Formats: sequence, C-alpha cells, structure tokens
Amino acid sequence: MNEPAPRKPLSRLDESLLTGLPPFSRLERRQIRTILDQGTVRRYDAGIAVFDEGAPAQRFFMLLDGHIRVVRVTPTGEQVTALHIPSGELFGIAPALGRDTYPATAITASESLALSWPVRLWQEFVTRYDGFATETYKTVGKRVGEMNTRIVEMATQHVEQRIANAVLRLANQNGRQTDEGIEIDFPITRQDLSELTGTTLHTVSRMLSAWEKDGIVKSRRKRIILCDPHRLVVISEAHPTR
Amino acid sequence: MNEPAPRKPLSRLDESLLTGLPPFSRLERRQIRTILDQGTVRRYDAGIAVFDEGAPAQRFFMLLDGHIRVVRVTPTGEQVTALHIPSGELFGIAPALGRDTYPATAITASESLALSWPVRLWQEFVTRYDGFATETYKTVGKRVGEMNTRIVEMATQHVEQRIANAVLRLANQNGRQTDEGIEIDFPITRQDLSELTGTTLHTVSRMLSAWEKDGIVKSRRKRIILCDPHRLVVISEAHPTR
DNA sequence: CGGCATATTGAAGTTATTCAACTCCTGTGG
DNA sequence: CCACAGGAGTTGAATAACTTCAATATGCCG
Repeated sequence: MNEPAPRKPLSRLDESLLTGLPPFSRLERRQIRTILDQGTVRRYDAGIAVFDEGAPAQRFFMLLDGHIRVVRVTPTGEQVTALHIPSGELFGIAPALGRDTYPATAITASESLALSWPVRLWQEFVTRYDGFATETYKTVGKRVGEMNTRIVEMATQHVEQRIANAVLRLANQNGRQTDEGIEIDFPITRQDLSELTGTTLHTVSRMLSAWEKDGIVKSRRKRIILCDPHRLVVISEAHPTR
Repeated sequence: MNEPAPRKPLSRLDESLLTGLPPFSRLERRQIRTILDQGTVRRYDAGIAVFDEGAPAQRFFMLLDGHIRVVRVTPTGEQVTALHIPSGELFGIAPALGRDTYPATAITASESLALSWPVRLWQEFVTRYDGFATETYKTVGKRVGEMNTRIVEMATQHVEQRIANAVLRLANQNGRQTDEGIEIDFPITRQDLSELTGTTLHTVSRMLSAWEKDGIVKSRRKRIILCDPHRLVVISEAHPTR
C-alpha cells in the first residue's frame, strides 16, 4: 500500500472506518483497503432520497454516519416508514434479496454519510470475503424480525402502545443520554412518528402532550427526550385488548 | 438408479417431485436423488404446528402439498398471521436469515406434506447446488416484499380494504376456478381472515355478509368463493383516506 | 421580521370493537 | 339414523378509539 494517492477525488478513507463493522470484522486490513478503494463515499443532506422504490438497484450501501428511514409510498401519496437504519449497517441490499430493483425508498433522516459499491461487486464480496455473507444475512434476518414485530403491533395494539413502542425502539437504537433523560439523537417530527405507527400527526401530538403532562417525556420541535422510559414500557404493554 | 430400495421406510420419492421447483430447477436428476435421500417426508393434519416460534431451528422444509400459515403469537395469546405459504416453496429457512431459532410458528392450514432436512445440510446445499442460494434468496425477497405490503396496508387502509386485499391475495395464490367463481382452495374461517387483517371475526363476518348481499362473494362455512373479483379490486382500492 | 413548517387542541363525526344473544352446520357416538 | 355437542357464523346495540375538520399557536431560518 501507500501508493501516491490515485484517481480518488476524496481524501482516502481510513481502514478503521469499516474494521469494527460486522460484515467486515473478520477481514484483514489489506482486504478492507481493497473494499474501500472500490467504493464511493458521499454525503447527503437531511431529507434526501438516497434511492427510490422501484429504481434499478445499481449500488449497495453502508451507512457510515447519520440515519436512514426506509419508506414506501402508497398510490395516493401517503408515506409509510417500514424501517429505521442506524449508522454502521448495510442498506439498499437488493442483491441479497435476489432483486434487481430497490423494494423501498431510502430517505436520510439527518445529514448522512454513506459508502456505496456497484452491485456487480456483491457476488465478489460474498464469495471472497469470509463472514460477509453470514453477517449480511443476519442483518436481513434482523430486519425481517423487525418487520414482523411491526405487523404484530399494528394488528393487535392500540395507537398509544404503538407510539410508545416506536419511541422506545428509536431511543434504544439511537438514544443519547442527556441530563434531562434519553434523547432521540436525530430530528423527528410528529408526522414522522405517525408514518412509523400508522396514525395521524394529530394523534401523535395529543399523545406526546399527554405524556409530557405526566412527566414521561419532554419534547421540543423535532426533538423527543425520554424522562421516564419505564413508564413508557408500562404503557406499551398495557391492556392489549382483542 | 433402480437399486433394490434401501433403508428408507417410506416408499422412495420420485425425483419429479422437486424437478420443477425453483430452488432445484437447475439441478441434474442425480443431484435431486441425493437431496431427496437426505431428507425426510412427513404428513401433517390440518391445524398442526410444524415448528414453533423461538424453537431451535433444527430442520428446514419444502412444502410439497397443502398450505402453511406463518403465525406469531402475542404475549396475551392473540395470533397474527404474517404470511401464507403455498405448496412448492421452502419454509422454516431460519439459516437463510442467519438465525438459529425459528422466528415464527408454522401451522398447517390444511392437510399437508412436507420434506425436511437437518440444518447442517443448508450450507452444503448453498455451496454445492447451483442456483439454490440465488433462488432461496429470491424467496426471501418475495416474502420481505409481502411483509412490506402488509405493513403499508395496515398503516393506511380501512378494514374493508384490508379484508378485500387479503381475500384477493389468497384467491390469486390458491384459487381454483369453479362454476360459481374462484374458490379459495383451502379451509379458511372468519377468525383466520381476522388474524390476517388485524381485525375481529365479527367485522370480517359483517363484511362477507354485506359482500354476499351484493353478489360479490359466496361463502359457506370455511369456504369463500369469489363471484366478482373485479368489484373486490375496486373496493380494495377505494378512497384510502389519510 | 416575515414566512413557512411544525405543533397544539377543541369539537364533531366515523369506523370498528366489544358485548351479548342467537343460529346454523357438521361430525360423532349412542 | 338421529341426537347433540361444539365449532363456526351472524347480527343488533352500545361504546370506545381514532380521525377529520378547523382554527390557532409556536418556533425557526434566512
């Protein structure tokens, strides 16, 4: 290594970027170097579509920093959020699902940084790099599990419980401890939460107001702080009728 | 071939059983023979759990005949159907998702016949048999798509539309043309439909009654016949508020 | 400081659930 | 072959959970 920097326009990425991440954790420094050199890094503003549902899957991605919402849009234009992706995970991995188009739209929830490779390298990564296939299928499995959970929630729980669950999950995945409580560390609107729980922004707003009155959360515009997670858990489990 | 039948207690399976099925379609007769000989066939009565959520994934399955409901049970005991699996597909493929327990329970919706193999053969199948990996990941991809669709439906559509969609999907996957219309060719109760759509058997019953009054469907106990699929499609698309 | 996205909240309206009572099949065993 | 038990389905009435409508308030960024 240490060739006098080639065509790459961006400053060369450090190998440590990928070293700790599951799909690459079993690889040697030299292999990671190769992988990095084959990919492209790009920064995205908040609220930008990284790729669109139905578009030909030309690249697959690793989210280095930021947050992604995986969204589907209905024929009538409403959005439904299927998943949230935290940094350090692969996304847009259509090839792992035997697809040649993206099954959903990926939108940045905050300013983000992602590394991507052309799909033709997928097969190579899978065969050449030990653990890559295993780990990516674990990711797929985890997401299938999450989707399953959401289906069950939507089918059996009341709106209040679904919102509680969504908030708890976001805080778990992306929480940051502050002196007031655990803050969800990316901007999230009432609208976003409603798209995540299959309800309206009005209902979400009412819930958050009620919770705030009870001292369970605090919320400013686009920010939610969890003061009393335990009581939220209680709410999320409470009396699931049916 | 034509060896004088070995240890197998069951009559030997014919290679043609698997020949046409995607995960095995690119294989030679001899390879299919080997695969068959490594597996076990079993018949299941209707309403039997083939495996349970959370149990160690010891085997993976190919459904040769019948129908499977993939179900999750909530802490309070309600069931939610996540997927329906028609014959000719793999199921219980936890290893493909990097899991060592089953993520959901598989229940036979009708009398069924399934072939199964111990999970330790999974890796072997993937590496040794051309197209097996590709095709199974396509299956996974298809199921992820279905789950996605269900999430969107549950989040945005009214109960009537969800039931209409569920009925249409079942009829498409498992319909049989009769002189009265398309019949869903396995027994399905109001309860089943409610678990599939996240509603109550009461509401489903009312819907089917109303539709029957309008000549859209006919239904006997555990049987549904679609007389006018087109009008059901119209219902399923109608005015999705929100 | 203006303008726009975000958020709040009451009141009215709907949809679907819950409760409850009852009917209709279908298979089983006397 | 008939009775009957239990699963499956139906349907009205009351109620609850959310949504919709509408009006107003509150940051926030340029």
